[in-house]
Amino acid sequence: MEKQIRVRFAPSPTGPLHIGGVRTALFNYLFAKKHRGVFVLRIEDTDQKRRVAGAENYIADALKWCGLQVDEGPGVGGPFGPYKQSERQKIYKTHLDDLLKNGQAYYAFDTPEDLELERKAHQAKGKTFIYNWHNRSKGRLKNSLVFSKEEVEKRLESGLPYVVRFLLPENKTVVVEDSIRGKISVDVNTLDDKILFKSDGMPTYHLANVVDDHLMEISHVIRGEEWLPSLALHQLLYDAFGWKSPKFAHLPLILKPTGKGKLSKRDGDKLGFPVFPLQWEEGSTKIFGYKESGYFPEAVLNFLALLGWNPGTDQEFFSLKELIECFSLKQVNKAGARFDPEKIKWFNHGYLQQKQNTALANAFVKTTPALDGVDPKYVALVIGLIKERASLISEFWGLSHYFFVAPKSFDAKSLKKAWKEGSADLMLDFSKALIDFDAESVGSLKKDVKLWIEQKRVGFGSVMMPLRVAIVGALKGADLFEVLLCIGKNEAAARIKTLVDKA
RNA sequence: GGCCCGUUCGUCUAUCGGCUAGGACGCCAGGUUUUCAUCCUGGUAAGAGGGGUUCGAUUCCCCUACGGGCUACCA
Repeated sequence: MEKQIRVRFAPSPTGPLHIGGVRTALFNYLFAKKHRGVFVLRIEDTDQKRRVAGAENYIADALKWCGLQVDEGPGVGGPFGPYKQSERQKIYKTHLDDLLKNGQAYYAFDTPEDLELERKAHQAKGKTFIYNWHNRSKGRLKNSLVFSKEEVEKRLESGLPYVVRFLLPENKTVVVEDSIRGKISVDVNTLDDKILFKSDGMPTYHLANVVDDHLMEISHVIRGEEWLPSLALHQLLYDAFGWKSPKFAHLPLILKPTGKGKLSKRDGDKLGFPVFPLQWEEGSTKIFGYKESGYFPEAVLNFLALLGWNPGTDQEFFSLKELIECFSLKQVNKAGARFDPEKIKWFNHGYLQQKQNTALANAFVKTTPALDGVDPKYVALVIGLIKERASLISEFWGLSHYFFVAPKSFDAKSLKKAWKEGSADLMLDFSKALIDFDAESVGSLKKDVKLWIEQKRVGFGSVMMPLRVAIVGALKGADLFEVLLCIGKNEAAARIKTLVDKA
């Protein structure tokens, strides 16, 4: 029997999950579900200094909103827990001791200041300081390769802070297969003896990650491209433990819409689109997420899926189920992809059209205080009339306010174009005639209005345009007959009067 | 600086040596409409540069350029 596919999404709770993280989670999820495998959430909180309160819950909430159900993880449980690295300290220590015993790792007593000094000195000479084969036992550095056994023991017993470093093999080239990029080879001599265990008793990412992926029986590590440089190190660690490494796939990064570099958490408010799935509160400032900005999770996921992956066909709209069916790592791109806020909007427009008016009305009312007490059925009716022009729920009010309240002002440009000599009289006449029009349906109303205009012997536009300005406030909006029907004859007459008085 | 990865329309991408280089977003034009949108139709626009390999290279190899990532007792 084929071994079960198990993947993990392993974010660090240093802040809100951002949209790139969501995509990594999505690709992991799709791959797992495609192969009837397991999607694990693991919280990588080995850095206590950078830990941010609320971030862990945020991650869980965000995945939930997206509909990416976690099979194993904190709060969910599973046979390989705990799923928080801070709760697995003992496990790492045990494995670290194995490495130490085998001589594949060593103690180092250099202080951060020592190392900083080395780095500066090297830099001044135009060189880069690397803690590895060429200097690890030369005496300048303070570690168990340099000191005598007694000295090391004395230091350890006296409680002096120390770290444990990985002893890299020399003169070796590591070749690792990446499912997306093919073979990646690295000259180990250019790598450094990475710290595996920090002086605070916590493992670094590299150790924890390798130990956990092995123990949790992860079959495929699908993560961002930023991890590519440490791939060789990780492979070497698997080798050192005598473990078979999982398969690796490094996803291309998501880049800023314009300018240089990868999309970062700060780009959101700077460029005017959300970078977080959900709202995030930082002190007194609230940063809106996709949810609060009126996006649907389906649209976000659909857009994200097509950023760096393609189905090999022209299909653009995919349900999560369809994505699972079509997904393949082979169709993932190598190059970084720029984030396009316009396109995600376009996707949302598409999904918005599919939604039930009542459901949309519900969401609309919730976020719009002005709609308190308005009949939900009426709101749904209005939404049916305007939704095709909207991409986001947050645009609803701007597109529909005139269905609920009379215009407070009249757009000058529209007025200039629509309001001519005689418009006032025409509108007053129309207002009077309106009472007798058949307002049973749009069809009947339209018929009566047309007839009236013909009898008046004026152009259609000379009535409709000023009327629209009176009713809507500008030369835009939904079908006027629909609007008239919705607001009723009395309200229409009142609005006409307001404009005539003003103009 | 060093190491690793990448490079097709402005953007996301298709092409697994035969291309008149296809689709989508955006943009532009036309049509529909009482208006603004939506919608429909059409258009604009690309293989970084230079060497090879080959009958033939966007596709394979090398170099250069450019872009990205990493270079922490962060993940």
